[in-house]
Amino acid sequence: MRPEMPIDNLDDTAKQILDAASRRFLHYGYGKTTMSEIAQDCNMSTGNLYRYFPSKLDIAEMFVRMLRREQVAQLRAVADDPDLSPAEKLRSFFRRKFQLAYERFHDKPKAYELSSELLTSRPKIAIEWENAEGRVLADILIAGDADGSFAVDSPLETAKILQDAGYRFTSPVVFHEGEFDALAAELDGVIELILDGFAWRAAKQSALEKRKHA
Amino acid sequence: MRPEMPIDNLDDTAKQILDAASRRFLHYGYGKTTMSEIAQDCNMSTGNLYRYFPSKLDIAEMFVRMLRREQVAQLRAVADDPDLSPAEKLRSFFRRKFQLAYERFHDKPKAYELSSELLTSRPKIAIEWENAEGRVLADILIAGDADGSFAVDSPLETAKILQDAGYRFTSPVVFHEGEFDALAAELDGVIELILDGFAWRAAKQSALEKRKHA
DNA sequence: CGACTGAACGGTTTATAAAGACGTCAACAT
DNA sequence: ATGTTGACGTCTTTATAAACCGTTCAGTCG
Repeated sequence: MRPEMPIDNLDDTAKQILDAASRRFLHYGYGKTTMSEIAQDCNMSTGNLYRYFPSKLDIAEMFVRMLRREQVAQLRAVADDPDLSPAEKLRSFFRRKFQLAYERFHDKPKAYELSSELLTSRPKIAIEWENAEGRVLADILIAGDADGSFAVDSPLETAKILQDAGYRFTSPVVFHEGEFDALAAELDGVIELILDGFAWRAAKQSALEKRKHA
Repeated sequence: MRPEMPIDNLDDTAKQILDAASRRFLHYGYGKTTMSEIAQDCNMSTGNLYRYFPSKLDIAEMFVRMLRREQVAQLRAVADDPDLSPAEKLRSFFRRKFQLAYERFHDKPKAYELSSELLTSRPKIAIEWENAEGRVLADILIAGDADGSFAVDSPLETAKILQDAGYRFTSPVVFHEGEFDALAAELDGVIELILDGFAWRAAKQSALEKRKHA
């Protein structure tokens, strides 16, 4: 297996390993599952695991990558939904992202723990994911710019700014109590303010263009 | 000493204890300073410390409260600066807050560690501080509403929303590298967007009032 | 020769015992 | 009566040894 980790050109044996490992990761956590347990589940020796994955952490990375890809796909579905206006897409994007973060933390604590451990060992992956989400967000912004509801100079930079503004609702630090509803309301407040900001910019720009035409 | 912890009606002896403890906390950290060390610094017995503070953690709380009060005072100074427009106050508020968070984390790691330990043991204090900052922020919003540059229905709720939007720049999770400048630029981007949002709301409201007058 | 094994190695976690720290209190001092 | 002490109980932290785990690789099997 090469370090680039192509995500789905997997040997059958590799899939079997990934599957067995995933089950144990989710049930017992990363730290509590051992390579020999994974090997036993697959009826093979520990040494053979290393013919398919360079290390235990790489198995976890592959697994978390799959989870994450599913989440980005959900966000992409929002961005591509033809029934939604750009403003509605922005709202839905962040609500969905918030909900995903909350569920991951609340309903699948082991999956959350797994992500954390992976990201402390391999911080670059977090950036990679942020960028992937940023590209989806940028596409929403581009759509909004095209139909005149937003005015966006640099979609990628603006996307980063929006990600910053929504950071609190994706970071799990806050999920201590049953604060879901209160937080969701605050998230809506942030989004409305941002949408008003875009509205202002769009109005300014259209005024400028009118002047040009005159 | 009563549990309410009045913040500055301190006995001379209590001040001496607080001072000695603070020095050790800052230099060695909370965990590595012992009650008997503090007592020795004050030429007294450990038992006597408990006549002035109910516990070691309460000494730390008092100390961190002082640090924090100083920070809130700095933010209050921004809000009260007569030379700044409301929009400039908002910018300065968040820039100052960001800078304070960064300095605390970067230049005084032990003070940061102390805050963390205190807040995990006494989470309510974090809320108390958020509210204190929120009141300062609300005053800026009220000033902006008064002079027509913002339009703010509920200053305290809106302040909470702004605090959420700025969360990333106050949370120390992000300060890993020399990202200060990049983050500061992103913070400016968030603030500009928010200010545009307020501008839009102010414009809408003033249009509404013109219609009423007509 | 390619697929696989499992014992062996170095580093880390766990289990257990010793040491230490927080907080109390009966006694002392002034 | 007020202010202080310092040894003591209980719980936590540290130190040390044993067990374990991730990883490697010489060697087996087909």
